[in-house]
Amino acid sequence: MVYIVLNFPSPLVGEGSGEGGEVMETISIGKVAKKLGINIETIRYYERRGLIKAPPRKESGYRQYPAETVKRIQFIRHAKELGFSLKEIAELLSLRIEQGVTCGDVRKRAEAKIADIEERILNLQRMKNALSKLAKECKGRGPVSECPILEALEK
Amino acid sequence: MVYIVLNFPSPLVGEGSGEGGEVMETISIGKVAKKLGINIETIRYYERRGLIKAPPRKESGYRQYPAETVKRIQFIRHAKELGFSLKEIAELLSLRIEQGVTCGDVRKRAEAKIADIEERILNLQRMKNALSKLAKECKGRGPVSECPILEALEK
DNA sequence: ATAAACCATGTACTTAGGTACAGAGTCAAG
DNA sequence: CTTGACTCTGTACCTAAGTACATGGTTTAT
Repeated sequence: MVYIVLNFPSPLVGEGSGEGGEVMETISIGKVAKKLGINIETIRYYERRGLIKAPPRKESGYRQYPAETVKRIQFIRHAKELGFSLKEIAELLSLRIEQGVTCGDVRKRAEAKIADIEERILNLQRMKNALSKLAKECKGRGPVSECPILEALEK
Repeated sequence: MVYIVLNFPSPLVGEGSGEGGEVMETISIGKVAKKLGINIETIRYYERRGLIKAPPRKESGYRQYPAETVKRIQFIRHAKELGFSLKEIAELLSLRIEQGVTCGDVRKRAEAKIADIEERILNLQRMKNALSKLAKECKGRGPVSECPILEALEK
């Protein structure tokens, strides 16, 4: 396959070795993957899903990621670990002023997310307390025969 | 199909209308599902996965759930909402003294879970702070053009 | 200049966590 | 005593979130 060849000097740097005259520091998809400990395919998947915008390419067609996008991918991963779905993460990432989005709307959505997160924190704290109690009881030799965390999240 | 018929009076009550002489209050799978707002199939799925033990049956083969199991299912659902996987939830539910499990082991596992949860709480708090800041900036009319939550979870 | 290592696209496969029937037996209300 | 609502087992299907090739161009280190 032949890739479209840009007929003007690319503003990308790439190659890591930071010589002078750079416009934007970028790294290859493989480097991003290694740096974040994820698969190359996952990064391309996020692009397909629209979670990150398509990065600029080299003349060869190779993706070259600017630092901003790398940070964005890292955010996605961390949020994922926290239990957010990709859909929720997309919502979080869209919380900013853009064309056709009012400030009030952003604030409203942010506040809804905050309430949601507070709820989760509360429940995690309940879970933590239940586990602490369990660990303590266990130290005290009491017979912990029932399932003691069941009460943790009762609302 | 013919189900195994128990040839002794069942100790179950069922049917909801609490007459005297009950040994264990139990409810049908449909009632459990409605009560918890989940599908019947999900409950059976949890049974197949070993997250809940197979409940006693009526002579007809119908499952009859004791309150304890209902609580357990509810716990699973809440923990799921918090972002725990079914595997993690199984681990949480197994945190108790049983045959062949030492108290020290349970304590160790509980403490590991606690550390894990604390980490999550911290990250959620970071996310919340970032969102609060975003909402505040938005109130103040500042141009929130960049993506301001990216910094939220940087470690 | 050539092999080893990368990367591109496209398509298929996987795993987790359910959901949705089909076909058949059971229960409860009129 | 029948009809509609439940439940059973088993199997197939579904969505989310990746993962794994196959095939073919690109880069780089020797």
